[in-house]
Amino acid sequence: MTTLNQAVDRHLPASMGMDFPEQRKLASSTTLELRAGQGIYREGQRAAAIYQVQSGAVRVYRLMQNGHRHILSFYGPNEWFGLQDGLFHDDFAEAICASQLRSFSISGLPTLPVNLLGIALNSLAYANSRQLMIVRQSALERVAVFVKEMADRRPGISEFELMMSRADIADYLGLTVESVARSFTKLRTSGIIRLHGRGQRYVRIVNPEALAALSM
Amino acid sequence: MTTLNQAVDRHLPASMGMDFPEQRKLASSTTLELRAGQGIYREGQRAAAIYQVQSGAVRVYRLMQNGHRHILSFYGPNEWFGLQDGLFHDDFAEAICASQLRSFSISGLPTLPVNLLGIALNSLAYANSRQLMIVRQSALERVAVFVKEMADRRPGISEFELMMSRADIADYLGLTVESVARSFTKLRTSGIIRLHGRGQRYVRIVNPEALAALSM
DNA sequence: CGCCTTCTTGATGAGCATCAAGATCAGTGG
DNA sequence: CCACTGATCTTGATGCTCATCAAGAAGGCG
Repeated sequence: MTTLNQAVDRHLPASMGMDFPEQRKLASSTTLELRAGQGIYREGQRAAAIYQVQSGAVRVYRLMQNGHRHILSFYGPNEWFGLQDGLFHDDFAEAICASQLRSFSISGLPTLPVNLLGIALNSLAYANSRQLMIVRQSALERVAVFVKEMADRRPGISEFELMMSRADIADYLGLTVESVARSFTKLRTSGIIRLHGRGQRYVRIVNPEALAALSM
Repeated sequence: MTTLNQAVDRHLPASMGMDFPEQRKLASSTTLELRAGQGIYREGQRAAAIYQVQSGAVRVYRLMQNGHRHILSFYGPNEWFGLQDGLFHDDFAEAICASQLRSFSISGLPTLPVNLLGIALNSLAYANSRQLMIVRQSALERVAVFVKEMADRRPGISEFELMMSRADIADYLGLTVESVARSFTKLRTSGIIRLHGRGQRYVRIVNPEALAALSM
């Protein structure tokens, strides 16, 4: 963990760099209120709880030896995260925007209202799918997959706001910010989506069929 | 599953194309003897058991819509595989070489001699690590990781045989056969490994430090 | 020996990273 | 109200890495 903190400093705004609350003994269920960018847990910390998003959004990532950040997953309302192999976290979790979480102490296991194995297997299937996508899809296809993934979380709503920056998306898809921007532009100019609002973060899906075809 | 069989035919020798035994009701523990290339389960089949390798080696892969094969993992002696989210397999498992497996019926759950959650979390951590590697490591680094991974399974033995073909390795690392061959050559000419034997599948690690440095 | 499979090597090109600069916008303070 | 600042996003130019295409080399097996 010698190089870790340097890498962390590169990714966290200075004002938030050490903004990970010490994991303390939790009651079997606790509600957490988080500001944008606030840390939930970090690498090396003892894994003592699992979390469910109530509102807002969370990113979970790992840092590579070279300091590169790779986002493993984004989590939205009702989704679970934080379940860990071994005693200590090997990844980081942060709120992307103002969020509410519910945390469940693992030691309260018998009373947990969830099927841990189910969560784990679900995460595993998802991680495997992402492997396929990242390895063999083009930049444009990956961005299409991402947009579709975000859209599918809001069934029936054709326009929505992306909570995450282009940099987050890039680190999630294994691309650079520039490639992500170019792919968004390509989706826009080919009439598949429309973009507007602060930082072009509002997406309207104009041609869902074409989007689905790309993200296959 | 319309395009699936075409894709399968592309990857399985014709003589083995349909060589997946129907999954039948298993006693709580059964030993399986498999020839090289023989299927263990396939996509769409009901997931009814988990498996432990006794001897030999297994590859587990998924097929993409475009027919591309991506190998999610290789399994060696004592390792577990086949645990599945949902009722049906979404991947394929095959013996790479003559192998012995032990299969455990899932319905015999209370008597299972293993911690399913542990296996699932372990697989999840592994899948996540592979995501990082595949996204941001160069071809040479990925092959170095692979060689080190294989070597680490045989502690204390500096020379070993790779059970899998270059094509398997390519589909595992997200590269082409040619790129894998070139990377092996580079490792050889830079004095990190030595290769010989049938199909250059015998590997001797000459410079473990350099290998480790590459596969970081 | 000839055929097939697997592995290697070479030449070329496509796609994305990288480097650089401009555009847009929110926030800040005169 | 407007200029200034910093963050985020976009666009352009260039080069590197790896995929692709093509062909040769090295076994294994009839």
